[in-house]
Amino acid sequence: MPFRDIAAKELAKIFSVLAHPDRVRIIEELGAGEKDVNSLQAVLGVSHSRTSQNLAVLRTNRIVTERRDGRHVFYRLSQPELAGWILEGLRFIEGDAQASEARLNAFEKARQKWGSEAAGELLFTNRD
Amino acid sequence: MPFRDIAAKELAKIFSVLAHPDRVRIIEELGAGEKDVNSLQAVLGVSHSRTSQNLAVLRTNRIVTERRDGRHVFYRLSQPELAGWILEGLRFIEGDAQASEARLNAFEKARQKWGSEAAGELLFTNRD
DNA sequence: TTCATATATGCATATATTTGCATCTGATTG
DNA sequence: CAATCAGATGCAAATATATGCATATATGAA
Repeated sequence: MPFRDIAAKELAKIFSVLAHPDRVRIIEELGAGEKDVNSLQAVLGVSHSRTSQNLAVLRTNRIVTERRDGRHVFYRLSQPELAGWILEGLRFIEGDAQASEARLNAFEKARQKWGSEAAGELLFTNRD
Repeated sequence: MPFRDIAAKELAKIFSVLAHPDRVRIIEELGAGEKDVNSLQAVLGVSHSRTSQNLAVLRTNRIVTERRDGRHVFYRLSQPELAGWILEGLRFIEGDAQASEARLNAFEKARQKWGSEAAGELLFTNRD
């Protein structure tokens, strides 16, 4: 298989791992620092099983790393810049001329809360 | 729906559009400039129907834009920086310590052919 | 009509979501 | 110090839904 196809396949694979709202949220949350499964579940507002299973997908693909402490398992991003990269992706949605006002508003807020507009700033900093 | 969820959902949507090897390849090809369907099909080495269907996905999600000229339809990236952003994503695969040697080789070559390692360089430049 | 491209249909495969159960760990009690 | 209990997490089976792909058919320009 030509190298281009290998690389394209791998990239597509990564994208498919990221192609789930829960997993995007998880990565964004972990961009602010490690969290245990329960906290993540609470923030996402979904079932613990769903949280756990999406974490498993991220874990299997080495997007996150786990650390056990007592009965809690803490997750963190294997590569913290990943969160920043994802955040940058927002601009490709915003660039869409037909993006609705509500959507644009959401992005604006998300950028403010999740991270910074500065290109060089790669980590999410604020909470709310 | 909280703004975070909206943004996460939209991001996940984009990722799912990108989560297909053919579509990644198409975006990479278009990163070098516009191309008509036939050329794309030839480069990808897949059926015309498959090419057309994947272009439809990209078109529907406004990743690409079409221009008709006679009986040929030329596609180009709506937002050329998208190709660069995708290329940047390669490093998250490479960061994976367990990436196989073959894979790493493919990425190395891909980077050389498709674009540059420099962070600021956002477009694919070379052909081969 | 022919060439270039798009779309529709149907089937196979993959992915997501829920429900229920298993396991591990730390705390409590007898 | 067991024996037991509850919390935290993972995993599996069942079902629903989505996606990919080939084949066939349609549009539209030359």
